[in-house]
Amino acid sequence: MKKEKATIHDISKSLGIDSSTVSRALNDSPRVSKTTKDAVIQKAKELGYQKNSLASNLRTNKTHTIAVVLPRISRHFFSTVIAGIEETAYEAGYNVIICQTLDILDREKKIMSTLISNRVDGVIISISMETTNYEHLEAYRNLNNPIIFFDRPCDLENCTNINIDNFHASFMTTEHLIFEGCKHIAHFSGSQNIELYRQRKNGYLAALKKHNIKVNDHYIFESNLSEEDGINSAKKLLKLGTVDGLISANDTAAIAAMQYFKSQGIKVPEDISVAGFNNDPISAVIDPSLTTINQPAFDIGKRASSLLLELIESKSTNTDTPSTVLNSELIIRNSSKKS
Amino acid sequence: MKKEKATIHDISKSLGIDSSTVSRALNDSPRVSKTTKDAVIQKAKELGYQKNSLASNLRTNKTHTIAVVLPRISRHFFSTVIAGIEETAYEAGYNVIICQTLDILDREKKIMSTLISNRVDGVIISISMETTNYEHLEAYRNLNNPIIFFDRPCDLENCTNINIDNFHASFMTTEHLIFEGCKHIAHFSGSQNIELYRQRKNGYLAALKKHNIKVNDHYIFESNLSEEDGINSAKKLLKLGTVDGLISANDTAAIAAMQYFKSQGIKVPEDISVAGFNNDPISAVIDPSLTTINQPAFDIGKRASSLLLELIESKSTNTDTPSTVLNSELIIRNSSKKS
DNA sequence: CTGTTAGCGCATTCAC
DNA sequence: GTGAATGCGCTAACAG
Repeated sequence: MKKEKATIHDISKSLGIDSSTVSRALNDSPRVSKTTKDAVIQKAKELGYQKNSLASNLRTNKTHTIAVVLPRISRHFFSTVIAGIEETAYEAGYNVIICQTLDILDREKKIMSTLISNRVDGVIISISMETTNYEHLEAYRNLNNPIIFFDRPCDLENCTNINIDNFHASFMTTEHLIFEGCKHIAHFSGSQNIELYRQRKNGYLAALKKHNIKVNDHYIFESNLSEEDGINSAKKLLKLGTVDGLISANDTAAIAAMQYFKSQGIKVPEDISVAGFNNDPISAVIDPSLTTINQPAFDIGKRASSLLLELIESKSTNTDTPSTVLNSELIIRNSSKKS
Repeated sequence: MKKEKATIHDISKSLGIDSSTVSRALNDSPRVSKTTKDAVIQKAKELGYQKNSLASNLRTNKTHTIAVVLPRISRHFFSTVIAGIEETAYEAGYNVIICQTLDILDREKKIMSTLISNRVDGVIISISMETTNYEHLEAYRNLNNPIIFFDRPCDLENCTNINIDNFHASFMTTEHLIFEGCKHIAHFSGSQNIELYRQRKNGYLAALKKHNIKVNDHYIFESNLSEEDGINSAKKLLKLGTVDGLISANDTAAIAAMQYFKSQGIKVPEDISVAGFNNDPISAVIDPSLTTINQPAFDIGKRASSLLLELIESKSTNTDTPSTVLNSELIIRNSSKKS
């Protein structure tokens, strides 16, 4: 029972009316009588009609589709962002296309190219690690399509970036441990060449300062995100003897350290309180008692999505004035260097 | 510098040739002179031309796009399958669309509907847990579109299912421990109402039998995939005293057990060798020494993808005779109950 | 409220 | 080797 795809013409013919009326009826136009509308919908069901979006989109020059471009969906942070994006987008009647760059610039370029070809209405992107040249992204923008960056910031002029406020998040986490009574709090950081780790470290430092806790440089370990490094840091940390708290800027090191603590008979969180950034759900699996910052990845997605949709919908009417929002959780900013 | 999207007509006009020639040139038709071809390509670059796939797809009735429909991308098994699918598809010049059902039937239905509307050439799907009625999937098939099932099997007549051979995989894992010298191997199983866990248990039993190891029912624990359950099983297991190996049919229980072992000063894998199914990368994080079956999720993706593409490409010429493949790693079968 | 007409951008038949 | 004409399925402007 293989059917051929039905078109509005099939409906119009078998109903003795014009196809344009059918089109209007299907789109619930107010200028169609209830009776014909019902008849059309009935017939459509009967014939198993499914609108050909290709034709519709071609005609209206709108796909109601946005794309999310990111390194890889297997990272929890990203799949959570996607969930947020999808929720907002679906509510607004938009489809979401997910594209993985695998952090390969070449793939990112190809992806942008096919997104242009497929005329998606907008793009939300976390650029690949290899991306230093923005031509392929500007090509998209120059075609008058909105694009929003998240996670990895873009330093193009006049573009919208969305991220969590790492400084504030780290500040709050550190304060959390202080409120719990920790006096000697260590910090696992990452490379200080990366803004994210600088911000988290600064948040840690600021919280200590606020509560008049002296900063001890021996308490700060710059880890390279590997497990061995985490274990090494943990060993050094234990030699200090006095530490009762740990703020980790990265999960991997924190997890490795926690395991090491346990293997040494040290209880987490009783002997040492550990808190960190929950980029990854593994931490929760390993130790449900681990205090984690609820990194609002989902909110990033929702915010990015609603902002993008706003830009898309306003495109036809307004001039380009992307809104700029700032709050304690998320940073949304328009960098405007040269413009 | 907002440009308007260029069309083949823009190229044809500024070159003084017909748009049909431009179209042919762009598609590298053999019936176009090298010189005009070069001129066209040159001009296309100059104008920043990007083919409008909507129009092209509408005309050719082909989108070169396949869809993957699955519960959620955050599960490692699924994202790995996707990676396999994408690799094969991209090589063949196909795009891949990823759709999450979140295990909600309603979303699955909506997704299938928009996939029909968008005329994707084929679908690879792991059906939602709520899916017992297949109407929305048959609707897609009846429109003469190929669809391939993986992970969760579909018991529709005459459809293609792809999965790993759980029996064989479990058999091999168990044998692996036997070869390593284990004499008393326990088994963490799952609900025997689920075929997957029955198969894994049977593989375990068969391996024991082959090597003349007596089956001991006390060594078999039916866990419910929770962590507590895993820990409870681990406790019972340790009371047995003699166990030196463990085959786990599920990760969660295995991980919980391993942690418990360690907390009791028992070394994994020295005192007890643990092997299990690696649905989830967590196991590797917790204990890199854990022996895991390399569940060929990636291969499932590749296989599903190439099979689907085969069906798509043959659709125009052949009659429907989906190929059936069987090997030790993957099961690919066409269930043909009623047909 | 409904029909007529036209065209979105492209690929393909048929001429020459 | 190239041009002219046609239509994929749909929507929108213009009548009436």
